[in-house]
Amino acid sequence: MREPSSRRSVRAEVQRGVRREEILNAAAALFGRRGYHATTVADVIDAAAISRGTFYLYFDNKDTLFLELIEQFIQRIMAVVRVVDPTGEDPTGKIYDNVRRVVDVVFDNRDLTVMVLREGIGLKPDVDEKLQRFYGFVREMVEGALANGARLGFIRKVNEEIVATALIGSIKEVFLHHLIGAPGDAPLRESVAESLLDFGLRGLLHTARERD
Amino acid sequence: MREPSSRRSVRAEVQRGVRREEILNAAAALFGRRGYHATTVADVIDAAAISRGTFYLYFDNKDTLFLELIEQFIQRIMAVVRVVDPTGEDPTGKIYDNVRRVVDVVFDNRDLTVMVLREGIGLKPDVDEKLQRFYGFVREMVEGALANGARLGFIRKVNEEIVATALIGSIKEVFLHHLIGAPGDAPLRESVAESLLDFGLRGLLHTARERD
Amino acid sequence: MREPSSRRSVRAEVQRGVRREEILNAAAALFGRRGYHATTVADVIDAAAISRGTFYLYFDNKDTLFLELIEQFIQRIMAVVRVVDPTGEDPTGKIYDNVRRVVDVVFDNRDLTVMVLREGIGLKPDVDEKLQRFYGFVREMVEGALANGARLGFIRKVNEEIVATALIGSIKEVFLHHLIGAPGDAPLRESVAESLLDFGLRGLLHTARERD
Amino acid sequence: MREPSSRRSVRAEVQRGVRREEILNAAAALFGRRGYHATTVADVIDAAAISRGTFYLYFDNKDTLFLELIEQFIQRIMAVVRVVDPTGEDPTGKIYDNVRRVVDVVFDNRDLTVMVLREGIGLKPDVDEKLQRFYGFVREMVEGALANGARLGFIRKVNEEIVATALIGSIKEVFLHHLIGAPGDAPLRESVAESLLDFGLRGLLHTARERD
DNA sequence: CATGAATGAGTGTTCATTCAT
DNA sequence: AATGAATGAACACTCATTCAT
Repeated sequence: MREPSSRRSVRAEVQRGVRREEILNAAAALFGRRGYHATTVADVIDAAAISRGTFYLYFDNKDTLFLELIEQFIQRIMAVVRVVDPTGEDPTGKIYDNVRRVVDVVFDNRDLTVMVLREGIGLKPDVDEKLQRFYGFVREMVEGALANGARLGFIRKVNEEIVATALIGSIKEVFLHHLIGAPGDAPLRESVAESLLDFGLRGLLHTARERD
Repeated sequence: MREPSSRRSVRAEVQRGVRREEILNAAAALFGRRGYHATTVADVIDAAAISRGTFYLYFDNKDTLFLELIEQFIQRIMAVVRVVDPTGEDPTGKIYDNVRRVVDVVFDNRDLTVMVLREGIGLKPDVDEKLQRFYGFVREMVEGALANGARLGFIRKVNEEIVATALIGSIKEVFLHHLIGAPGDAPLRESVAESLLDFGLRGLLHTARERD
Repeated sequence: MREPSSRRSVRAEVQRGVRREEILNAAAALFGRRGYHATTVADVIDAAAISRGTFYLYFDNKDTLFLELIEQFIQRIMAVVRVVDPTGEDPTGKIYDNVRRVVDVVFDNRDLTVMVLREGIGLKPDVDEKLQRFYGFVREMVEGALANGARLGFIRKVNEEIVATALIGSIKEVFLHHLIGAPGDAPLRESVAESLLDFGLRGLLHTARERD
Repeated sequence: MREPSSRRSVRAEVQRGVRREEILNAAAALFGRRGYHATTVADVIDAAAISRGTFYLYFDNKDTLFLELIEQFIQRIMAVVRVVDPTGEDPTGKIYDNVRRVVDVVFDNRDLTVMVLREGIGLKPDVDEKLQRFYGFVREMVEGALANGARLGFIRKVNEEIVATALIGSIKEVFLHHLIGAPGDAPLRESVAESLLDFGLRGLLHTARERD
């Protein structure tokens, strides 16, 4: 009559995971659209069609839920970024591939991305710290790449801190801008990736190649 | 009922203005550091060393105060930006002057700038709309400049919407990054202005001029 | 998500109704004794022995609660008043029955009645309007009855507007006066009903019948 | 050069009285229209065109001001009511004269009357007590008159407490009703006085005289 | 005397979190 | 495991009263 306990727990475990994911998705959409503070726990449980009590069965509190979403985003981005060896074959192409994959993650996780990009501060220290670490890591990677590239003669000598920050900022703003508008008239992922890279690498002025 | 001499009312008026400014400054610092939601009216009155009642003597409510700070920032920025005629004399220099003046406003109004740059969403509709209009205006200006520059041959043909967004994003991020750290080790204003402009105009790769 | 058996939800629903009624009763007593303004939400939750949050679980806000009490009173009165056909059988007896039933409702809902009779103005527009409409309706009914009675020869020709107002005022004052004192020494309901009707119909002077 | 101090203080005293009266009038209008609670000290000083400080120079506090207005009303009413000797000449006429004078006071002090009639409870104990005493006094007078009248055969035997209350209530309601509407279409003072008296004395039914 | 800026106790309301069922 | 009624700390805002000028 009773099914083996292990089977049951497996099914329960799966069920539990599914429900968690549903809550996370519902929350991401709300956090992205309205922001952390304007989104209440009541909103989340309504959107996820669960009860108040159930929410706290899956998450310790509102902050924990938010933090987990942030981590989810960071992991998905980190999973597709590969370190590029500037002395290797076609480094520019490899950088483009990176950008392209990040663009895909971003466009495949619109709510999550918007949520992360919009929320700036005023949240709990945990969250602040997590985001700081992520951006710090990204910045260091970019700064390192700039230094490397300069040393190897691929890249002009620039103020690495400032330019790395500028690069990051341009990427964030473009993502945010093209994720918020109606999905229909947004430019293709490729054109976003290309324009971003092109702008970052060549700037606005005419280059020698074009003049030729 | 009417004050006997205008001297007294003048002094009172001045006093009132001073108080208002003190509250605005205290609030800007708090809003910048902690964000709108994490800053309570209690925080503001503590920081400004006034009583609860006095706060509402100077501002209708928390939202109004915040909105006024946003407006203050927008006005100060708008006051120093001049339209550049690309066919006039030394347009690049004039653009640099603009950037330099904006950098000055930003560094002279650290709290205010941080506050505006950090706050993203979830505020009252009034505020959202005001910021939307400001950024919309800025974007249009930048897009127009790009189109103009391209037509006149100064600037490469680029996806104007994306690149304008990228430019704005790079500026915002650099400002934010260099305003938050300790004031001491921040790079000089000039180096911020130069690096930003240089990055935006010439990108990261070597240009023809340098190769020459 | 859905409750397994309806038994539980039925019990919960009943419980909820009981709680609501408790709050309403506690509030009516306070509003009646101290008036709307002098009664704080804190008073109500103390009297009902609930927490602040619970109060707002049952009522949108203080105004809504008050309005609901007013409506409750109006409905209970309206439920026992029957239109009297002056050409029917024993119209005076039917009027007396009406008065008697109203007296019962009033004495069975002391707090509620006192609350309604005392509150005059300075409340929210919703409440003002609701009361205006009720008294307007009552006045029209009374004026109509006077006009009818006069046309059919049962009643003297009087200034209908003034006399209808006087009638309503006498009823209100008598109710209020006899509801506020200690319940013990209050006159019997019947004597209130009889005296009111007798005064209204025959006035203070000796009538022909008595002289006969 | 200096005028005699007594002269000065006399003028000052008069000035002071005038100002007090202005404040009282302004306050009566506001209290009557909006009620005690909805009328703020700010409203009063605006209407009286004085400063906040000045208000507290003339009155201890808001309650005191209100209490004084109540007293003013009571005094003006008491000043015109004469005790009627039922064994004297034309007692009914004398009663009518009383009613007529009270009607005059009421219509000459609309704001004040409305204020007193509307405010029921929820004010400070001082005020409650003052009004209780006034109405208690009026009720006793009326009850005494009824008892007297009954003893002397002018008036039917009625439940004196109830009927006295009914009489008072009818008078209050008629005054209130005819003071609030537009002053233009209000019935003449005389018709109010006559209708009230007629209703109180003879009720609604036909009397012997009319049948004759 | 007159002023009005300053005060702070008090009020209604929200919302993340808990817990008995 | 699931529920949702209950909780209370926290918040924005009001307004009668005071007091330095």
